[in-house]
Amino acid sequence: MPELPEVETIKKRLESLVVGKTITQIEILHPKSFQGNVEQVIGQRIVALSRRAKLLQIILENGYSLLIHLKMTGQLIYEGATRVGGGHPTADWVKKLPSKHTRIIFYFSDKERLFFNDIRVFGWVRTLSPEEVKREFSKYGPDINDANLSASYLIEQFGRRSINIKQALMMNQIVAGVGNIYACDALNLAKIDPQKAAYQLTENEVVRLFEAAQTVINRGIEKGGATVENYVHVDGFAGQYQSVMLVYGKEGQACPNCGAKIIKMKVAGRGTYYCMSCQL
DNA sequence: CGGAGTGTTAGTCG
DNA sequence: CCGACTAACACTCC
Repeated sequence: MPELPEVETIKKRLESLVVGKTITQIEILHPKSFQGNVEQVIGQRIVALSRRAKLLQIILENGYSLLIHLKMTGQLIYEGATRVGGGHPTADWVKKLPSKHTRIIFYFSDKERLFFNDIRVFGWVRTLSPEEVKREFSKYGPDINDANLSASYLIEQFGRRSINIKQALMMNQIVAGVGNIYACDALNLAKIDPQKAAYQLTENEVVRLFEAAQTVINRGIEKGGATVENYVHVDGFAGQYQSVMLVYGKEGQACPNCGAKIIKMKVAGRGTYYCMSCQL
């Protein structure tokens, strides 16, 4: 269930394995997971991998792209000389593949395979022309770790929203890549109450939140993403952001900032961990 | 066993 | 345009 750092990690891991290889076949086990035209992909060499927001882009020689969104439970598992996995951590990472959650299998000319697994089937793989990719990306605000993103943009965006700041921070149309884990941690690091209306943040608070969000996202990328839930221990599979997590999943534990007990509550329908004593 | 909860987001309706 | 609510779906946990 990846956010930006997890997708970035998958991108980096897969890059050295698939760039330069030719896709010889695609086996679609679950039609809903694949939206596009297989003809645009078969026989094409992969020239590059890219990431925008939480989307992974596989760029093909003919200019078309495979765009992949893992949503909550998607996984990409590459099986070559070794197995490399990323995405929602389950036993599928180490089980025999295909598993019952395998929706799509990509075959390469060297007989190696890439499995797209997805338990809840929210995720998808699409084939898109360069124009369609552009249109898709234009629906998103700048990535949270985009070097060109400025605090003034966020001050302007948050300033005209009456929704709570946590929800605003997770809106990909405003700024892309921040999901529930990193939103909780960023708000704790910036000492801001997740329930506060976005427009009520002072400029200083927006700057603080912006910097905090970049800090936790970059930390996530450095740690290879987070691996929580049904973590299956296999070398190289799991990111380690959870070892430096601030508040996510830590109900009842001490706030890393002030030591008070971390509270769990619902904010806009999502589980939210925060510290009532220092996040104001 | 029933119901809630899950690292996401699109669509609908007011 | 904005925001609240719901659905898409499978599985685990209490």
